[in-house]
Amino acid sequence: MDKAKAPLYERQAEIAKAVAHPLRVAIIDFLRDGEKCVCDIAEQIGSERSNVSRHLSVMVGAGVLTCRKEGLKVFYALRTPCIAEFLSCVTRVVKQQAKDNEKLLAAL
Amino acid sequence: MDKAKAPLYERQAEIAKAVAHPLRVAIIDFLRDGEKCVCDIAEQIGSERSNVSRHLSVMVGAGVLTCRKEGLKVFYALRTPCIAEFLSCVTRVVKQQAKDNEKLLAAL
DNA sequence: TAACTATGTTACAATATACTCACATAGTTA
DNA sequence: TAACTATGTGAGTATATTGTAACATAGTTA
Repeated sequence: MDKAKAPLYERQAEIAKAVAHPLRVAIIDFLRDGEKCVCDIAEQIGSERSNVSRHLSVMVGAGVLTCRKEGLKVFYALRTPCIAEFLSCVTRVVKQQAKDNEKLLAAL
Repeated sequence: MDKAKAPLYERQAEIAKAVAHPLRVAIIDFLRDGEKCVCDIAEQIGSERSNVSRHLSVMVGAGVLTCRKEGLKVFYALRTPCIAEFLSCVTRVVKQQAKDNEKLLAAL
């Protein structure tokens, strides 16, 4: 492997990993329209707050989200619009797969 | 969580997970310029063939890669250009982070 | 057929991840 | 200060993932 690129690959994998969980994808999708506090996110996602909190901190650690404290609440937001864009790319892959499956079915 | 979207989130997470490993990112990057056989991939990546083989089958399973047998060799390729595009999005996130870090340093 | 090559698979140990529950902390309000 | 709210953290269990080494398979060639 290209030694120079190794750190980049590590970093890319880290970011992909931070997104690679259904709850986290749901959270990112929910954050598309702006920052939200943990309690709102937990309610939307329908999971334990402590669990959501941990998923959030993983994503902050990977640099996918940012957080901001205000009074009792902590608001989380997408760090850059690229994150949402990146999910759109994944969606396109899913669509492509669905299309391929249709073709396969049609050929039966 | 929006029940209707749950399967989509699962699927998206599955794809992200299939990419969420340094070796796999490296493989995808290597496949940008066309299909390659396992031995070439293993050599490029610098890892055991059996290990590479498993990473490849994970990605095929997730629908990220396709494979084609020809004689003794098996050639793997990106299933859609979206995959590479998706990695480009991740790269953009990494760049954004680097930029933010620079700003932080400059402010010290 | 026998030896060879490229690939895939199995079993195992090591490690990492997810979830829950209970508790800790920080800020708010009465 | 006491009770309350939103959030984070630690311990423990359950599960998943990784890498390696040994073995199995499929196709090739002598």
